[in-house]
Amino acid sequence: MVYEVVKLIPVGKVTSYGAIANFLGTKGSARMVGWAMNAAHNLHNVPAHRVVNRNGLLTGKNHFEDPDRMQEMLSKEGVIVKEDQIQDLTKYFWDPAKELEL
DNA sequence: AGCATGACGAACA
DNA sequence: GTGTTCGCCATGC
Repeated sequence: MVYEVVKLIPVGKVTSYGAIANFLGTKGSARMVGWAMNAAHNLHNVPAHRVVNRNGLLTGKNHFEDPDRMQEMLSKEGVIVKEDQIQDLTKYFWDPAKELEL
């Protein structure tokens, strides 16, 4: 489920573990989403770099093969990242439970 | 079964 | 805005 949602994240946007958890119904269990991502990040079809924590911090960059690439990819997709932190997070934030409900 | 840990989040001081 | 604590629940020892 997690993978499916993450794959739906539009380019240039990001979401949070909590948002995904909420969308999946496992709200409150954001850690489970992160845990799922840990197993998913290896799958090339899952843009885990677009998933950050609530603070817009690239907490999971450390788990990528190349941490620096996460920020690079985001920047390349139009998301401004500074010091491992997304700038104007609210502007790039994409909540599946909200966007997909439309 | 119990204890510690983790890509998190929210509440509280 | 920052630091701490608790809840969450799957995993590993």
